[in-house]
Amino acid sequence: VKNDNPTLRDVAALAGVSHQTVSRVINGEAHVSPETRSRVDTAIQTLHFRPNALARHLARGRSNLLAAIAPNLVDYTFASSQEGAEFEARKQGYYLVTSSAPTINDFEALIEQLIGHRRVDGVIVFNPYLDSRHTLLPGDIPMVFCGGREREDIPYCVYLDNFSGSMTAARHLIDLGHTRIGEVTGPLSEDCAQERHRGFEQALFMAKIEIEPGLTSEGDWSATSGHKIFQKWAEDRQIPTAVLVQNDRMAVGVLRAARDLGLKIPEQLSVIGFDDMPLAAYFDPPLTSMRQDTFGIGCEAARLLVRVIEAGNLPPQHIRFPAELVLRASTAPIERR
Amino acid sequence: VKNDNPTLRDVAALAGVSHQTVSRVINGEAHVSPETRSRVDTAIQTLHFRPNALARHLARGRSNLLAAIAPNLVDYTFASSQEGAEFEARKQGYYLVTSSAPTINDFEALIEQLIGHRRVDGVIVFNPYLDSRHTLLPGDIPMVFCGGREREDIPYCVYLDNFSGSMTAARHLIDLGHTRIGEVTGPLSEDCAQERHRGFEQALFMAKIEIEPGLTSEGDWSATSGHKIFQKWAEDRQIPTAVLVQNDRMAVGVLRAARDLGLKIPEQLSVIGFDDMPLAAYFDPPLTSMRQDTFGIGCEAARLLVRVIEAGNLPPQHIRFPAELVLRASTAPIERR
DNA sequence: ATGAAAGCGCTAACAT
DNA sequence: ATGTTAGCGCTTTCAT
Repeated sequence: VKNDNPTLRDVAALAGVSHQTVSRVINGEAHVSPETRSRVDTAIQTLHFRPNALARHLARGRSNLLAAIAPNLVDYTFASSQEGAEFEARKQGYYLVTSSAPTINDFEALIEQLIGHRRVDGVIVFNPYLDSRHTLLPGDIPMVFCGGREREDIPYCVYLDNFSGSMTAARHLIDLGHTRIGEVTGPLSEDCAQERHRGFEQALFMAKIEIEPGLTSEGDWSATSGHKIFQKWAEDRQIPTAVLVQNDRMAVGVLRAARDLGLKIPEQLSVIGFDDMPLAAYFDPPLTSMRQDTFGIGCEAARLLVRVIEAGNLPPQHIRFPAELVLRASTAPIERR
Repeated sequence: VKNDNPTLRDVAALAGVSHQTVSRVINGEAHVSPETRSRVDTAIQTLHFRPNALARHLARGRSNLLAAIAPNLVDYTFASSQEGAEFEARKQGYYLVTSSAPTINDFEALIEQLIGHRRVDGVIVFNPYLDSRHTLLPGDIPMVFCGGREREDIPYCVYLDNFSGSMTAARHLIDLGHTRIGEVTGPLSEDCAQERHRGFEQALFMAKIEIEPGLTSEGDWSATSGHKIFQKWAEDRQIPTAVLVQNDRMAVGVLRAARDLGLKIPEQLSVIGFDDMPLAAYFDPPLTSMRQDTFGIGCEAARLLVRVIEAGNLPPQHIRFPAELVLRASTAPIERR
């Protein structure tokens, strides 16, 4: 008894044609007569035949699998980019293998497994860090890099324009009349934090506002770190009238620390975050923030990767995404005293 | 010129053995003499040989790929479960294909692609909904179900004990002296919301507290829905002294609505959420909630799935995870007036 | 302990 | 328009 899944040859036998003709039919190739085609189609239906992807992949030398490697899956920005990448990949007939690689060692092991063994046709690398882990990739494997700035050294990348985004954020505070402006950065070992910092500097420089030493501090993206930094500023009796915080989680920490100190927001302190995470509107007060289209970034990355894979020789592409100011209640014009 | 990746045969030629022997070596089989083994190993090193996963998969009839299908990737609970599943899968030599399927149609299409075409060896299905999409799976494909309650009809499942968790939450409010207790549920078309509701009812029943009609309302998990529901209660002049909210996002909405109405929390209103999402401690006030080990659930699901795949005939397994009360400042004893 | 032969289920190249 | 013949790079079975 044949209990297994039907193969091309079973279909061919039933339809009374060669297995090659069946192959032509399932691949929608020309040069098959309508009658033959329909006979084959019928056979496919009756046998519930579905081509075995593994065999197809081996024969074609391609797996139709993409990998998306990010430090983790739970940060909203990564999750949403991966969702975008998966969405687009599937549209194009590919599937997405998720791969969390917090450390560079994990990354290396993953690359070895996914690419060394030819499991995937290409990779999307989300690398917020400054390390150049992408250089661990064999040069000939299709790769799209998602980072925090333009990378001249990488042929294909999709990135958020953190520099301009941060300038916009800083300028918003400046436009509100603030001149004592603090900054809570992410780890400066990350591109994204550096870029946002550069944008901040640039905006203040252009407005001829001095950066107050002691009012730029480095956090770790966690709410707790934002909280601690603001407390420290208060202890040092250095309280700005506005703060640009490089992500919303830390901004929430700042909000809380400020309120614990009895500061009224936004009357006595304006706070602007970054990322516009889903609950930004639900903090107290609702958080002004910089929105980024993380889902779109993921989509573009996947679309580009598929083009790289299928085109063979695509000219370099650098796709930039802007960040957009979302006004809420945590920022306001400075009060005259 | 041979520019391609080396194959088993290249290694064999270099080592002066048959390709079969090389196969034995890379698979760590016995019956290979130490000298031969080391000769082969050397050849592997010099050629940088890595077995082609596709070929291996075809020959073995297995892909070493698992699929994790969830409604989406961005909800923290799903993301973190997937991260757990991926972590465990990789430990076991498998890779994880992520697959978002918000609707049952997406789900069906995905199943057809992933399973019909033998792309994956098994699937983890996260189904919070009441629909029985898992029945769309061919019966013989290894499947682990992650849901909101024990499922007698499914051989392998991992679930959060929402019923008991919700009872615990309700009892916490009761223990604080509350008797007018409201409830904001998720969509009752979801298992998880139903179970949490049952737990709520049960706790109140056991404490001989009547459920006030009009104080149990159905939201959609969004902060906005929690906000609206509480406003509605206020308009109807029906304000409880405590609310059990079935997830933290809606709880945040309730918090905000209550504060907008001038209610002091927790003095005038106790609020308990569910899920203990990362920022729960950073709301105002910090949110008391029920923690669940979503990462662990994902791990267990993957581990179980691999066992199902490899054991061939595993007896049914139902793995239960408890929810745990995390006390913060949004709940307090009722005030005497 | 090692090798030869066959085959996994498909696609590709060539013939007719 | 269709069929024939070879692979893709492994594993498996069976000899030796």
